[in-house]
Amino acid sequence: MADTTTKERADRQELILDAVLRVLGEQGISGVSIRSVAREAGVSHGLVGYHYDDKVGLITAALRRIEEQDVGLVSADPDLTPEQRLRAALRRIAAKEFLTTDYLSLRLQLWSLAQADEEFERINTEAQRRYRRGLADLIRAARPDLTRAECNRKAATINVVQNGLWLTALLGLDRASIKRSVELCEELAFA
Amino acid sequence: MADTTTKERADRQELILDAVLRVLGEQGISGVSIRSVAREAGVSHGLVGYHYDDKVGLITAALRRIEEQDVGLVSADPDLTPEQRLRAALRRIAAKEFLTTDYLSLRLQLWSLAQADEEFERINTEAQRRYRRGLADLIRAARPDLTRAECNRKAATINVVQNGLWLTALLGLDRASIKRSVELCEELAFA
DNA sequence: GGCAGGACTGGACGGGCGTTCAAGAGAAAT
DNA sequence: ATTTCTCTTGAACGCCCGTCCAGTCCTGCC
Repeated sequence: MADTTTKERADRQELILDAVLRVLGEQGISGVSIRSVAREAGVSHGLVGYHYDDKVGLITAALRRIEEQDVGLVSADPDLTPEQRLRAALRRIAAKEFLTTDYLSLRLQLWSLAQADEEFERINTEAQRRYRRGLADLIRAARPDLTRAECNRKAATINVVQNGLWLTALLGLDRASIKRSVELCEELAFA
Repeated sequence: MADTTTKERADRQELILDAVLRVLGEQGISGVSIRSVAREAGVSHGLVGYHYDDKVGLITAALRRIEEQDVGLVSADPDLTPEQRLRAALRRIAAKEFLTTDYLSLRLQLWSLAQADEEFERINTEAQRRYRRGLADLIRAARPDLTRAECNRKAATINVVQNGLWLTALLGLDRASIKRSVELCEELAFA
């Protein structure tokens, strides 16, 4: 029992943030309350108030947590050529782990949240900007013949299709259409 | 004052539904309560309960109301040729009245809502299906050389780009990128 | 052992919520 | 004039919420 306490001690905050994202994805923001999160995480509601200033602080912390995951989407595998890296990044957004309802639903809730609160909007806009920048860099490396402005334009257009892919996937897009959309992204990048 | 009462009497329900959509777009679902809607509409909260069974019934009614608007998006102007009709429909989604933050934010909240509640999901899925069907019909009329299956495929892909266009516009997409995305839709339809 | 301090609990408080309902206002029918 | 009906109000109920805080547990340090 002693090691359980020790192990869980440090993980209590992680447990809470996990619970926030889980409840957010499943029930939307109106299902997220300090008390419901505490119940989901299996801790007292007082502890949530102890670790995070208030409700906004709690959600902000959860947002920053999922943000880290996003950066990985355009991270490059050093073993690949620039072209392979770009293709891998373009295909990664249609990978199994991201096309789950859980993940997409959470994403949608984050976008939705950003519209209702300025602090959340700031976080979201910055994450989006960072992703677009990473994508443009990948294109630039794979297509040295293009100017930076052209790469930025391509990245913006591809980002539109990708966002549409995620959103529409959530609304029930079939696998074949998803595959076609990914191919469209590759065409946009390489043609 | 007598006519005011008479006029407003019949419009009281409209007033309430307008208020729901306004609050939903501005503050998200967590800002929508029977009482906040009543305040926004300038009526007593008891009246909202009188006209609508409960909170879910109220939001459902508001959803059905905005749904009517959507059907108009693929409605055809009889004076145009099939090709012109299709182009008009494709360009309409980037029209000023739809690219406002208010409208897009509301749209996003509807999508978000659909993830959190089954009844809302049903309404949303049907609306989406109806739109895709209308788009496929427009393509079929403009491109008689294509099979119905090909038209459906094209409609699905275009729908992805359009959804992405709306979503990304909300997150701060520049006008030039929007124009490029609309052009992409036209290319997809006609090439 | 004693103690300081961080982690954690659960009760208490005031407030907003959804829902219900008795009461009233006004128009139409009798 | 009285009745009947629909529309409308605001008070009342119990519930869950966010926040605060006194108290408890555990660990590391002297």
